[in-house]
This record gives sequence, structure tokens and C-alpha cells, in this order.
Amino acid sequence: MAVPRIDFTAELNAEQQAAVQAPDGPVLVIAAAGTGKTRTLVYRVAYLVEQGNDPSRILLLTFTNRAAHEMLERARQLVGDGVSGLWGGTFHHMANRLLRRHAGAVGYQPDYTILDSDDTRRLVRLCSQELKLTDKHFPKPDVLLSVFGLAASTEQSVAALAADRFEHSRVDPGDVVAVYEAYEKRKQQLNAMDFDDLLLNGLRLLTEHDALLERYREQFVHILVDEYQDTNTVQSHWVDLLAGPGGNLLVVGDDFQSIYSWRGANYRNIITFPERYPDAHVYYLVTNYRSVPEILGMANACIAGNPLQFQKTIQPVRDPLERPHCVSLDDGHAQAEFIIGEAQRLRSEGYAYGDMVVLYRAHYHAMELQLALARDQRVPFVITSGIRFFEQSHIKDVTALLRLFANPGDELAFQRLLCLWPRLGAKTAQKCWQALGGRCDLRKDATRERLAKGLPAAAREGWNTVEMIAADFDRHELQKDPAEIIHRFMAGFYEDFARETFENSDRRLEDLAELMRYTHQFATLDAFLSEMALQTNLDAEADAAVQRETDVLRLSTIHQAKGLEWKVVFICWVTEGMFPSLRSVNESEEGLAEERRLFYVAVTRAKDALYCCVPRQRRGRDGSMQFLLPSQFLQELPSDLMTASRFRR
DNA sequence: GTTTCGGTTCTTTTT
DNA sequence: GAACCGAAAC
Repeated sequence: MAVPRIDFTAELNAEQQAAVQAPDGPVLVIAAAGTGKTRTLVYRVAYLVEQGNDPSRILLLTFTNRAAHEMLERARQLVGDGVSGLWGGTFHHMANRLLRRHAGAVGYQPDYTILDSDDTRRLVRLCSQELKLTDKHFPKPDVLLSVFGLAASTEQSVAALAADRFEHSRVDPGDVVAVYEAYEKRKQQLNAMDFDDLLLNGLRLLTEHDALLERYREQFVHILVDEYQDTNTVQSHWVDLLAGPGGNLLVVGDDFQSIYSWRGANYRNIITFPERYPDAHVYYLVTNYRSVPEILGMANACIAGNPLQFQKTIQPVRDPLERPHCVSLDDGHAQAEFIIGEAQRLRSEGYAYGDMVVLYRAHYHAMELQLALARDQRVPFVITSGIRFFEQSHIKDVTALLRLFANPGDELAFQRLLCLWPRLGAKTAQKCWQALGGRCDLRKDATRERLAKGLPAAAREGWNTVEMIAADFDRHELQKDPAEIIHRFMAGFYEDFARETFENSDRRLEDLAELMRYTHQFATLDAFLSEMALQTNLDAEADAAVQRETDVLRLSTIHQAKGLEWKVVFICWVTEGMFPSLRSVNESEEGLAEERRLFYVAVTRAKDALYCCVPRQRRGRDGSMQFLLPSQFLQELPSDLMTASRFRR
């Protein structure tokens, strides 16, 4: 295959080029914000291909879907279709890909279901209820799941973590373990894996099956890992195994931007890489083309106090422009007014709204601004919402039917589907499930007949729709056409249901139309369901493109802004209690260090201008006024790094 | 005995 | 928005 020659010297700076053309063996690239990390990885892929490596023997692991898409797209632009055989995607995707092939090796059927967080929450609740652990003080499913999840991603026991977590409460850690064991058992019965199971079982494939380890070690000659600071213990273990001692493992990351420890990310993976691989080559990328020196000065200063890190200072190359602004405001309303006014002013100076973003610590911090923007309609805007497209109730209702076809053992899908019918709730659904023997293959006539008998009369209408789809399932090859299943289900039942149930049914029906369009890129029902479970939102990067094209101001959490950049950045609620958030400060010193890294991420999104908004008071839940102090992250900074001002209405 | 309804409360971050 | 809880309705 012809590969276009790439002039690495012309297209990369010296630091990048050194990393791109690093010799075989373990390589660690420490890439500070805005120094061309993605570019370096993409060119590394191109370099490897140009060196004659078969793309199908290169594995490129990312942390988010967005990063995976972006990198594969850019690699394709660089080397053309030569990269088409490349293995690229998130850890979860790769684990899923291997597990679909070798599910039997870890005791699963290949048609296993992937449980999203909504499913796991329901399942844990079910387990707690069955164990009669319904006391008010017993932890809620989310809390239990965070313990289970941390145990999985840090390779610790639930018993130990539960004992620690509930040490000063009346919760018996033994009960937590009991729920955990019930939960594990239920997942086996359902033939279902949660996100952690994908990683754990992916690891088991390699630790328990030497033949598989050999096979994939041989296949993946080069392994590249993006955002390495965000890997958890299981992921790094998996990568270490796959690469093998002295393998060609290149990891890229920035310990300053590790902001996912709450889900088990362990930035010690990156810190200790040189110890684990003593012959590793280490490269630093510190030349920043993104931001003006004033912003980088602030970024360097705000992170310097954190302990335990690869100390590095970002080097600016751009000309000076202006210092970041620290704007003091009366309250949230004033903050909203300031941001709207300033955005308009900047637009009159030549910036587009699409060049600007408002960042915040938590979604609810955007509420006042959102209302103000909607009210006076002067500035068009979009919000990267906390609502995950695929986890909204209407999406999950409709896909429950698909899931049950794909995996007849999926009790959660069965339950969800049945509860849609009138006069039919959880108890009846459970009885039906038991009557069917814990399995519901709708394609079997006998199953459908048996189930129909147990349904109340009011449920007939909806049931008939399902019955007809099921009868046609094999004949019309609906297996290959999830959109057609959804379409029939909606036409026969769900459209009316949605109109009766949701006040915003129009929007939800549009979502479902969008879902049907989305399914067309998948050849089979199984492929669609797998992807859907591993995807949080419909199309994040298309979303970002929309912002530029339609010239709208974006509102986003800092986490969701990671890896992106804007000319103008407003950070709001830079006050004690809001940012750093109260919860994380209470946790530990480490929690505070992570908040500081989050602040660093926010600051380094800005290219030209940065505003830190500091409202001085906020209305509490009871209506009383709380006074707020500026964030310690601002107070830590030398005062000459920012321009302080006060905005009054 | 179940299901439905209405009011109340709380919002971190994601695969 | 959606999970939760208690009370009313089937």
C-alpha cells in the first residue's frame, strides 16, 4: 500500500518529532496542555505505518469516544485508508471487542448485555430489596455502586473498602458485601456485564488464558495509550500485560490533568512508569502554541503547589496580549449579566460566540446563567448537558425491546418493557418473569402465548404490537434492522404512550427519530446495542462542530471541556464551596489537589482571554444569603498575574 | 395487593 | 429532570 511521505521535520517541532520518532521499547511522553499531544500521537501512528508496520498490529487506546474518533479521523487524513485496519478505541471498546470473541473463556455467553449506570442502579436496588436492606440509613444504589466500582478499578476488595467507607456510620459492611455478592450473581444470571466487568473480564482473558495472552501479544506489536494519567489499575495492568516486558508501549499523558481519580483513575500509573519500565525513554512536550503567555503564567503558577508530579513549566511562544481577569460580582445574577454583556462586547470586537465558552464545576452552577440567556435572548447558546442521551427514559423504554430480542435473559429489559403497559407494575412483571422460568425469548410462539395469558386486559394493545414484531422478527430479518423494530414499536404503541406520558413528548419523539437514524450505521442489532451502551452522548464532536458553524456560546462543565480549546473562556463560581467543591475538600488533601488540577484544565482551555468570575454571595436553600470567599485557587496566586476588577449592575 | 399519582427534594465529574 | 415517599385508586 502506498503511503504518502510525511515531512516530520517540517510539520512537528523538535520535542514532538523526538517523541514521534522514538525508538522501539517503552516510551513515556509527558505532554503539557496545548503542546500538541494528539498531534504527536497521530503522527506517531503515521510514522509507525510509514516504517512498514501493519496497521492491524497497532493498538491505539483512548479514554473517551471523542478522543478515539478525533485521532482515527486525523490519522486517516494523514496516511489515508492505510489506517483502516488499525485497532483504535476506548479501553471499554477494546475489552468488549475481545470479550465478544472469547466470552466463554470468562464464563459468559457472547450475546451478553452491557449494563449502563441506570441499569446497574436498578439492579443494585433490586438486590438490596431482596436482602431486605431497605432501612432508611442503608446506602442508596449510587453509593453502593461507587464502592463496588472503586473496588473493581483499584483491584481492592469490597469488604475492605466498605469497612473503610462506613467506619463511622451505622451501616454494617457485611450487608454491603452481601448486596455486592447478590449483584455479582444477578449479573451472571442476566448474562450481563457492567462497565467495570468489561475491563475486569478483559483482564481475566489475559491473566487466565496463556494462549490468548500469547496471541494478542503477538498481534499487537505497538500499543499507544492516550491520556495515560486517567488509566485505572485494571487498565494499566491490562496494557502492561499486553505489551509484555520490553514491549513497544508508548503512553502519553499529563499528570497535571488527572481529573478522574473519583472513578478509580490512578495517576501513579504515569508517575511510576519510569520505575516499572527502567529502560523507558521519556520525552517532555512543553511548548504551547495555544495560549498567550499571561494565561500560561497563571496556569504554571496555579499548579505549582501540587505535590508528587512531573514538574514542568509550559513555555509560551505566542506574543503577550492581556492578563486574565478576576471579576468580582455581587451575585449569580450579576455574574450572568456580566458574562452576557462581555460576550456581546467581545463579539463587537470581532470574536464569534462560537469562540467563547463558559465553564463551571457542576451542572447546576449554570442554572442562573441559562435562565438569563434564555430570557433576554441576546446571546445564542448551547449547553453540554449532564443528561446522557442514551440513558433518557424514552430511549431506554424503546431499546428495552431490542435488548430483550438480543439477550432473552435480560430481566431488566423485560421488566422495563412490561411496566410500560397500563395496570402493570414491578410486581406483576416479576411474577411473569418467574412464570417464564427466568428467560423470555419473544421469538418463540410458546413463550408469547404463555406471557399473553398473564397480562391484564388493559395491556393488550401494547402487547399486540410486540407480538406482531416478534412474529415478523425472523421472517423480515429485523435482526439486521433495529430502526425498523423501533419504528413498528412506536407506530403501534410508543408514540401514543409518549404523548400521554411526557409533557415534552415532541422533543422526545425527535430523539427517537434521531436514534433510528443513528442505528443505520450498524449492521446488526448486537452491534448497535454494544455501541449504544458504550456511548454516553450521541455525537459529541459533531456537537462541537455545530458550535463553530452556528456561532453559539457554549456552556460546559470543565470535565466535558477537557481536550478542547476556545479563544475566550469564562469560568464561573470561582469561589470557596463551589470550586473547589465542598465535597471534594472534605474528602482529603488528594481531593483538593485534584480540584486544583481541574482548575488548571479550565485555565488552559483559553487561548486569548480568560475571566474568572467571583460572585460574593449566593442564596442558600432556605432563602438566606450566604457570603462567598474567592476560591483559594485565586488567593494562592501572586497578585500581579491577574487583573482584578469589579462589575456592578 | 398493586398500581398510580402528587408532592418533595436534590442535583460532580463518565465509560 | 427524576428519584423518592406516602396516600389514594383500581
